[in-house]
This record gives sequence, C-alpha cells and structure tokens, in this order.
Amino acid sequence: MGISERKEREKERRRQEIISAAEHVFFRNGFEKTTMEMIAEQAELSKATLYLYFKSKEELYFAIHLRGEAILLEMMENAVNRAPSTEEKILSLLKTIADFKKRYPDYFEVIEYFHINRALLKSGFEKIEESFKRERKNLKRWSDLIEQGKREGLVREDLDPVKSIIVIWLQFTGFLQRFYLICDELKSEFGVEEDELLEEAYKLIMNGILRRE
Amino acid sequence: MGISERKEREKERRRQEIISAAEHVFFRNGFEKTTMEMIAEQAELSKATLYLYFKSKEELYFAIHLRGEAILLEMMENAVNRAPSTEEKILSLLKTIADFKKRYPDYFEVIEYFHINRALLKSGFEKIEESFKRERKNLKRWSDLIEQGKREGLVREDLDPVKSIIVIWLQFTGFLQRFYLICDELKSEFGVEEDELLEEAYKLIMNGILRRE
Amino acid sequence: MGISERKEREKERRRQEIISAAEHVFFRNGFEKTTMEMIAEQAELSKATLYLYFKSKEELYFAIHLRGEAILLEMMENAVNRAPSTEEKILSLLKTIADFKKRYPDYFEVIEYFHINRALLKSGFEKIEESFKRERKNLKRWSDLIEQGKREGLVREDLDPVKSIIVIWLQFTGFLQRFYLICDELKSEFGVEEDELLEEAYKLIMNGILRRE
Amino acid sequence: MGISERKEREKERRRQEIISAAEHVFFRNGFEKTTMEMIAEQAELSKATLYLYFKSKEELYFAIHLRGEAILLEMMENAVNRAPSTEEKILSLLKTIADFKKRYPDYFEVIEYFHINRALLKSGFEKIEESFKRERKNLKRWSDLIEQGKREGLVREDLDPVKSIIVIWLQFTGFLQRFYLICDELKSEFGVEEDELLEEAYKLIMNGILRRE
DNA sequence: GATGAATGAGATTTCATTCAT
DNA sequence: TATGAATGAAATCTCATTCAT
Repeated sequence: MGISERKEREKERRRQEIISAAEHVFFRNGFEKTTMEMIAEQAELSKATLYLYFKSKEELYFAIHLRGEAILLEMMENAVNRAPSTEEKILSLLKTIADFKKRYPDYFEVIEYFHINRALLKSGFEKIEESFKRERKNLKRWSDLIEQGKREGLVREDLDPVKSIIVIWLQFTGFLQRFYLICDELKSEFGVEEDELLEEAYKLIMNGILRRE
Repeated sequence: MGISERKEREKERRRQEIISAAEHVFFRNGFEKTTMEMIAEQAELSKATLYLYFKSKEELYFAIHLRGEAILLEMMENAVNRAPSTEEKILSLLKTIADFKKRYPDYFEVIEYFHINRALLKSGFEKIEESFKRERKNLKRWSDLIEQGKREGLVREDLDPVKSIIVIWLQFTGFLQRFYLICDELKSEFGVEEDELLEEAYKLIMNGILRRE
Repeated sequence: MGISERKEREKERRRQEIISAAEHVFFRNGFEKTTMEMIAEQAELSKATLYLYFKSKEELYFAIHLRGEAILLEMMENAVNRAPSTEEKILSLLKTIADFKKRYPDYFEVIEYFHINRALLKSGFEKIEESFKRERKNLKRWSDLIEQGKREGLVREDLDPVKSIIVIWLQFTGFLQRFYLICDELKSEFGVEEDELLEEAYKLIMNGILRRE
Repeated sequence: MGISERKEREKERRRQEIISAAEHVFFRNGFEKTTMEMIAEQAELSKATLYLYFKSKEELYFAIHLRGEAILLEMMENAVNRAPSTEEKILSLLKTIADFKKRYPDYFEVIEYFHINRALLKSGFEKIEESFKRERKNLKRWSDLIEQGKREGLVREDLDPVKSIIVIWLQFTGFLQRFYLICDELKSEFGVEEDELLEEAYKLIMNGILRRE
C-alpha cells in the first residue's frame, strides 16, 4: 500500500519532469519547431518513453497549458480576495493578468496557442473544451464584480455586466500579447516606457467602466 | 522601351496571379498546412516557377500581408476623412477595424501571423520591419485625433495622445481577434449577440477617452 | 510433490489462457498487425508476463499453430478410421481437410503462415521443423491408403503411392486456401456455388487416382 | 515534340529502373521486411524520389506484380497457341505455369501476396481489382479448352468446363507454391525428385479430366 | 522565363523486447 | 511469478528548396 503509493508518486514526478523538459524546449522554439527528439534529449529519456506518458506532441503541449492555466487562475483568485474594495478588485484583476504575462510570458503564449488553434486541434481533444469552460465560468464570476460595482453606484449604469467583462477580458489579454511583441519598438520609437503604457491602459479601462467621480 | 515595359507589366501580372492563387490556398489551410505544391497547382505553374517570383514560402505569404495591409490602411484613411467630427473620426476608426476583420478575416489573420511570429522569422527579412514602421507612423497620425479631441475639450485631459492611441489600437485589434474565435460560444453560453458585444466595446472605449458628456 | 504438481498445472493453465487470448487477437488482425500489447490486454496480463511464457511473438503464434495442427490431425485420424472402404477413406481425407478449413479457417491460416514464412523465421526455431516432420510422417501413412487401393485394384497402376499422395495433399490444401479467398467473386462472376465447386474438386481428384470403373 | 517524347521515355526508363531496384530488394526480403530506405539505396536515389514515382510502398510492390502478371499471361498465351491438339493445349497450360514458377519464383510470390492480402490492402486500390478481373477473364477462356475437349470426346462428359478449370487452376498454383517450399525436404525424406513429382501431378490432373484412353 | 526532377533532412509514432523490483 | 517502466531501432511519408535544361 505504501509501495503502490510511492510508485504512483514517482510516476507523477517523472511526468512532471517530462513536462518541465518539454517547457524548456517548447518555450525556446514554439510548438511547430520543437521536435519530440529535442524534448527527449532534454528529458534524458528516449522518445518512446515520452509516448508512454503522453499520447502525442499536442497532448504534451497541453499539459503545459494546464500548468499555466492553474497559475493564472490562482493568481487571479488571490488578487480578487485580497483587494478590499470592488474598484480595487476590478483593477487588481487587470494588474494580475499583466503580472502573469510578465512573469510567465511563455505560459501566456501556450494558452494563446490553444485559443488560436482550437479549430485545428485533432479530434478527440475534449480536455481543451473543459479548459475553455473553466474560462467562461470565471468570466461569469467576474461579471459579478461589475454587477456589485453597479449596485455600489461605482460603475456606469449603462454597462451590461457580462458583456463588459467579456470585452475587457478579450481586450486586455489581446493588448498584453500585442504590447510585449512590440514593447521595445514602442520605447525606441515613441519613448514610451512599459509601465507608463500599462498605467495608461488601466486608466482607459477603468475610465470606461467607472462613473464620473 | 515599350517592350521592356510590357514585359515588366506582364511579370507583375503574373506575380499578382501567384499571390491570388496563394491566397486561395493559404486562406483555406493556414500557413503551416499549405504546401508550395498546393499553391503551384492552384496557380497552374510549377513549384520552381514560384521561386522565380518569391524567395521563399514565407515571402509569398508576406505578399499577402502587404495586400491586406494596403486594404486596411485605405479603409481607415477613408473612414477618418469622411467622418465630420473628431469624435466620429475616432469612433469610425474603431468601426473600420471591426469592419475589416469582418470583411477580410483572412487578411486579418495573415497580419496577425507576422506580428506574432516576427521573432521566429528567418533572418534577412527587412520588409516586415518596413511594414511595422508604417504601422507606427499611422499610430502617430491617429494620436493627432486624440490631441485634437483634447483641444476641443472632448477628450479627457489626463490622457496622453500617443500612449492612449497605442493602447486602444492594441486592445481593439486584440479584442477582435479573440472575439471571433469564440463568438459562437459566447452566443450559446451567454446569449450575447455579435453586434451587441461590438457596441459594448465601442461604448467602453469611447467612455474611456471622452470627458463627461 | 502435490504442490509442485499443482503449480505445474496452474502454469500450464495460464499458458493456455494466454494462447487463447492470443488467438482472439491474432485471428482478428493477423500476425503483423497484432501487437503484444493487444494480447496482453486481452489476457489481462502485462506484456512482460507474456515473455515469461513465450520467448517471442513468433513463438506465441506458433503455439496456436500447434493447436490447429492437433485438431486437424485428430480429425483426419477419425475420418480415416471411420470410413469403411479404401475409396471412402481417401475421399473422407479430402472432405476432412475441407471441413477443417471451413470450421477453423483461422487455424488453417496460421498453419499456412508457418509454411510460407518458414524461410524468414528467426533462427533457433526447431519446433517448426518437428511439426513439418510430423506432416511428412502422416503423408507416408496416407500413402499406404493408395498402396492398399492399388492392391485392391481400385487405384490406377501407374501411380506412385508416395508421390501421388504428396501431390494430392499439396494440391488440395492449396486449392482450399485459394478458393475461399475468392469464393464470393466466383459466385457472382461464374454463378458457382461453394459446394458445387468442392464436389467438382473431389470428382477431379478421385477421377485422377481411381481406375476406370 | 521529339523533346517531350524523349523526356517521357526517360521518365519511363527511370520508373523501370526503380522497379528493378525494388525487385532486387523485395525478392530478397519480402514485402514487410523491405524498407523504402533499402530500395532507395539500391536504386541510388533518395527516398523522396521513390515517392515521386510511386505513391506508396504498396504501389511500388504492385508494379512488380504487374510485371509478373504480364510475363505469365504471355507465356500462357504462347503455350496454348503453339500446342497442336486440345489435350496438348491443356497440358501445356499446366507446364507453363510450372515453368513460370520455376523461372520466376519471385514474381510468383508477389502475385501470391496480392491474392492473399487482398482484404487488407489500403482502400483506393482499384488496380488490383482490374488484375483479378483479367485473371477471371482468362479462366473463362481456358474453360473453352475443356469445352472443346468434351466436344472431341476427349474430356469426361461429367465435368463442368468452368468449374473444373477453376479447380485445376487453384489446385495447381497451390500445389506449385507449396511444393517448392518443401521441395528439398521431399527429396531428402522421400527421395522424390522435383521433375518426378511434377510429372505425377500432370498425370493426376490429366487423368482427372480425360476419358478412358 | 519555366519546369521536371531530385533530394536532404527530418517528423511523428510504433513495437518487440528487456530488466529491476 | 508478475509487472511497470524504459528503449533501440525503425518505418513511412513530407516538403521547402535547388538546379540542369
């Protein structure tokens, strides 16, 4: 009983080792240019062993997605819980996404990948759907913040909680992705610092939802 | 003189034919899953001939990018010129981007591709830089609209014209891309219609920049 | 003593279970397309355990061959014993082979496999030789039937007992194998029913050996 | 005009060269154990080039089948035409098949392969069906020989031309295949020479169809 | 200018088999 | 005895790109 437990733990550890090795390679080269050969080498295992733990290259990539998703969700949960007021909750949601993108740019990219290529994923990949479901459930939860803000007289009356949170979520993640792609150029071309621009983004979004104060 | 001119014209015509054939295939299958073979077939030419006109698959894809870019820029130019007021100019800018995404989703995607994969592009690809330069130049021009809005007392005092237009541009294009990826789910999950959400997005953004109305 | 005996019995039982599981899978998919994994699953054992009982995939397949061989030999033995006259003994030999092919087409195929691929079998496979030896010994026995038939004035004088029985054996098994491969086409193309053709085959062979009656 | 013709000829020549190289390897190792790598090496071409001429390993193997089939059909045609009498035509048909098996044992085996594995062939393989159709058409033609024999009072009245020729064809090809698999053992075990056994086979088959002589 | 032919360099995935426990 | 884990060694097929004509 202790034995089978230990075995189980060890198997999970190896799984995690493989994922870590895969991250190393995927993060450097992207999905397409990474080969199972490269991952095997990094993991110091044979290619065949990889297939013992993951049915396909895609599934291995998806394991990384799950890691990233878990981190992001936890960060957002914490952020919302810690913030004292509704306004700060909403703002800290934005800041947390930005923080995630900054601290884990590669996870952010993997999550992007599955969004963008959802249509092309091999059939029989229901796990990704579960992930999207979780995302939608979270959106609903956050829409409660807008709702609450409206009740408090904080948020504009004319906003629809669900619609607006969807727009903000899509906008802001889109902004972050694009922004860091050209961050350096923006600096050299416009003299705009990273943090300044983030602040401008927070300001625009919050202005967009809050009532005249 | 007339002869070489005609030759030139014919060469350009063939180039355009190839690009059109390539569009046909790329739009159906995406960059990775499209083969030069497929394009050659569509163009009724040999693969080798393709290489007479384009140095690589990527460069051919880039020619499509240029077409898309030209269309988008012209649409925006027209939109701004036609709108009578500053506020309407800004709003019509947003609506034009949305219109472009809707009418030319494939061009939109190609433009995305080059933004996202810029880092991985084979070296010796300066043309993409020129394209990005044009984009930045346009951003600067549109920042004048914000500037003008501020002068008119229309736009919030605390906004920086350049920063805010950058944010808005990145946000809104990001929103559009993501939105259409999940448009159907949003409808079935939240009962949200496409146009409603777009309107909510316009509202949020305009609210974000305009002063008390 | 009783213990080791029981152990022995249990081991043999497990061996037979494995063979049965292997049959299930091999019969469905053929030798090449069957994997040890599939057999292990069917047997509810691990792949490694399979190798405890059989040195290789081929040897496991051979165990099936032996089962088939045993059945066939017993059927023939019975047939010859039951038939009252020499002529009927010979004819029942043919009918028994046809019966075996019909009732156990999969065993027939396995036996085929080892005949056809004998040359390619991995070295160190002497058991197959023993099996072939048994086959040849049987041929000799049956040649006695021809001999006897000659003595009885039943069989043509000019036939050599050994040679003719070899020819008949090889011919008739070959006929059966080929016949059932194209049985359906024969019906639809020539309107020939299975039993009619078998009867024609018996007639031709018996005509070939019997004297004018 | 002459140019494109020459090109065509050269392409066909190369195709034939590839087939010849493939024969070399397939004949040594059989279908399964032959790899495209091996054939490429033998042909002094790259693997990719092989796929320029043949869609798959199977199709390349099938090209060999076609060669063998053509040879066999021509040999049989000649044999029947040359033989002066009906009886000799029938006998020479048998002798020709035996001759083919002896001179081209590898082609014989390839033809076998496609008969045996017909069911497993990848879909979209209609060419093999055409080949089988040709075979059935030939059977019909040869059944005319039996018919003619009956008219001449040469062949037994109770035989059905079509059925009997089918039986003879299936029997005799089956006999040849099996016989050469164990030819050596037969010699050492029974002291039976190859030619003797063939003669016995001819005798048995001809006895089976001819009337009292 | 146009192309048919050729290929280098993989890519993913499979599987019989072994071995430490 | 039983097995989970690991792997070496392929195998088929693909594709962007080049080059002689």
